[in-house]
Amino acid sequence: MKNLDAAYAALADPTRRAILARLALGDATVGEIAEPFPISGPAISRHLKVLEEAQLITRTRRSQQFVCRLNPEGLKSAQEWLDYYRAFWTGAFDRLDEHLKRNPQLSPNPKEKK
Amino acid sequence: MKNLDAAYAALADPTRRAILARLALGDATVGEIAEPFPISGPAISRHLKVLEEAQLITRTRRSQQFVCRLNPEGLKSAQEWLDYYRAFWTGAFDRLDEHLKRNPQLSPNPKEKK
DNA sequence: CTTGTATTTAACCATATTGTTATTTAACTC
DNA sequence: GAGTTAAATAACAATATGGTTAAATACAAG
Repeated sequence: MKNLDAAYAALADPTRRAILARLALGDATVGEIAEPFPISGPAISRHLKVLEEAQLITRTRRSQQFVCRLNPEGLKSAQEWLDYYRAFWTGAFDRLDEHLKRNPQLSPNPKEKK
Repeated sequence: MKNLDAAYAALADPTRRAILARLALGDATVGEIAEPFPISGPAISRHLKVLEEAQLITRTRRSQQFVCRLNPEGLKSAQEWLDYYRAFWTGAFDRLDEHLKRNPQLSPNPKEKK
């Protein structure tokens, strides 16, 4: 697990998620990516830079254009953190839920007091 | 899918991920959560507020203390976006990789030109 | 009703983020 | 070389974020 800060920060912006969704359909040039968005080119360029630095995409020059491509490796890292804790979460939730059903007083805490 | 901005923004901070990891082991009071961190109480309190607003945790008062608990629903939302695109990403990657192997020129673009 | 404890809220500061417009860079075309 | 196109970078402003310390709130215990 690495680079999670940058990856999740990158995913926090709806424009960037839309760009990733777009790239999921296939590589695209910067111009093609920018086209549907109401913001300036430089703004798109910086979103792409953020995505690149988070290792969620790669950019490679092809003559005058830059082609952007998803980087599944980077996306996997972001997923792994959530995946790792998913079992814990549901597990903890179920355990607590169960416990609550048996002890209807508020907020039982499974940790023992020191 | 909803609230993804707030959820991913919340996940982008390592302190907040550590708090979630801690809560995966069971509910905890604010004091218990704060204990291992070298930052001030108010800083923790605000991290908790961010997590709560992102619907990743809930806070409920129990006498003087506040007990924090994971909210698996919120976490699921964050995961679903990534899950939804996982197939696309790996699929697109494989397709492109395949394509590149057959056409060794750089960066083929599967979209047709308008 | 005063004191102590747990936590939040307020006020403030430094830095980061996201947008803008203007300028620069790189490559292709004549 | 001059112009055009695609995109990046620079410089700037507004807002958001994450930390601090000091003050406020809420409850519990004398």
